[in-house]
Amino acid sequence: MDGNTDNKEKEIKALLKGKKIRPSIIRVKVLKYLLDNRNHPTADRLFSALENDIPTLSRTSIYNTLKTFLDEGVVSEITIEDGNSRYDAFTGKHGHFICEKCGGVSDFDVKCATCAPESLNGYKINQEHVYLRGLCPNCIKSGGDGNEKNFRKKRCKKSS
Amino acid sequence: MDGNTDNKEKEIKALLKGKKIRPSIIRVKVLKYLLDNRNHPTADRLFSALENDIPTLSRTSIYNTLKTFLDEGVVSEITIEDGNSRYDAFTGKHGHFICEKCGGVSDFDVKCATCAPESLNGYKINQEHVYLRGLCPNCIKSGGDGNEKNFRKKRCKKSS
DNA sequence: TCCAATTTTGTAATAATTACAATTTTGTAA
DNA sequence: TTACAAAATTGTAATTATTACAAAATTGGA
Ligand SMILES: [Mn+2]
Ligand SMILES: [Mn+2]
Ligand SMILES: [Zn+2]
Ligand SMILES: [Zn+2]
Repeated sequence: MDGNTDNKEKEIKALLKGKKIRPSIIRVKVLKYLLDNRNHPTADRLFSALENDIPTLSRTSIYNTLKTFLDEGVVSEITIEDGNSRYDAFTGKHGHFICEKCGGVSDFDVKCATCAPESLNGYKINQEHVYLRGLCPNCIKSGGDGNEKNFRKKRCKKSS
Repeated sequence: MDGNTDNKEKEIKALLKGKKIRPSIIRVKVLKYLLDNRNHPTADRLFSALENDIPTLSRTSIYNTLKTFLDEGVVSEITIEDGNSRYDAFTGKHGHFICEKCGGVSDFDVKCATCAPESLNGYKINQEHVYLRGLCPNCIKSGGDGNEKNFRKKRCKKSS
C-alpha cells in the first residue's frame, strides 16, 4: 500500500466516477486488474485472480461488474473464441492475436485506420474488431510446426 | 430436382471428395445450405433449416458435420458474438458486420489486404477476422438512433 | 443515526456445446 | 449378392459459461 498504489487507486476511482459508476471495492479491483494485467482475462480468470483478495467475492459480482463496465464503455468484450468472453480495459484501437496452441491473447497495432469500406456508408459502426489466429513464437519454438489441424477449443474447465 | 440442382449437388460432392470428406447426405445438405444461404447460420439455425428435409436429423450430427468441415477448412467459424458460433462456407477474404438490433450478420470487403503489422513477423498467422458491430440501414430507419447502450445479447432461446 | 437506493451474494435456471455409447449406413472384398 | 469392418448418425446425458432473481449486505446522504 505505498503512495504509488494509492495514486493509481485514486485515478481508477476518478475514472469510474467520470462514467457515473460508483467506485465500489469490487469495481475498483476489477478495473485495476484489467489495467495492470493486459492479459484479456475471462470472467472466471478475473474471479480466480481476485477471490483471495476479496474472500466474499461471487462470480455473479464479476459478471455484474463487467456488464456495468460494458454498458458505460469502460471495457470492451473480446469474442475471439467461442464460449469464453474476454475483457479489455485498454480502449485504444488495437487488434488481438490468439495462439491456437497456448491460448494466449496478445495485442497488436492494426495497420489500417479502419477496415470498413465505403460500401457500408448506410451503416452505423459502433465497434471494429480485428482478430488473428495462429501460433505465437514460443509455441512455434516448442514444437508446433504451424500445420496442425484447426485448433478446436475444448471447453476449458474452471481451473479446480 | 432439375438438372441445375443436380449439377450443384455434383459440384458439392466433388468439393467434399477433394477434401477427403465422404459426401454423406447430411454433409452435402449442410454445405449446400451454407453455399445457397449466405446468412452465417448458427448450428441451431442449420438444424432448423434441415430438419424437415431430413426427418431423422439430430443436432449432434450438425455439430459433427461442422467440426469435420472446420478441420478440413471447408467452412470457417465466426465468433462475432459470444455464445453463438456461426458458420460460413464462403472462403474468400471478407469481413463481417453484425447489427446490434436485429442480429443480422452480413459480409463486406475489407479495405486492407492484411491488417497484421510487421511486428508480428515471429508469429504464424492462420486466420484473420474483421468484425464490425453497429446498426444496419433497416434498423436505423425503424427507430434506432444509434446511441443505445451497448447491445447485450440475451441468450437466444431456440426458436421453439 | 436512519433509510432508501445500490451493490453484492447464493442459488437455480438456461442454453450451447461436447462426450459417449448404441445404432444405422456404407464401401468393398470375397 | 453377401458379409463385415469402418464410418456416420443418433439419442441422451454431461459440461459449463452466463443469466435470472430474490435475499442480504452495504452505502451515501438526510
Ligand atoms: Mn487488448
Ligand atoms: Mn461471410
Ligand atoms: Zn502460444
Ligand atoms: Zn439490423
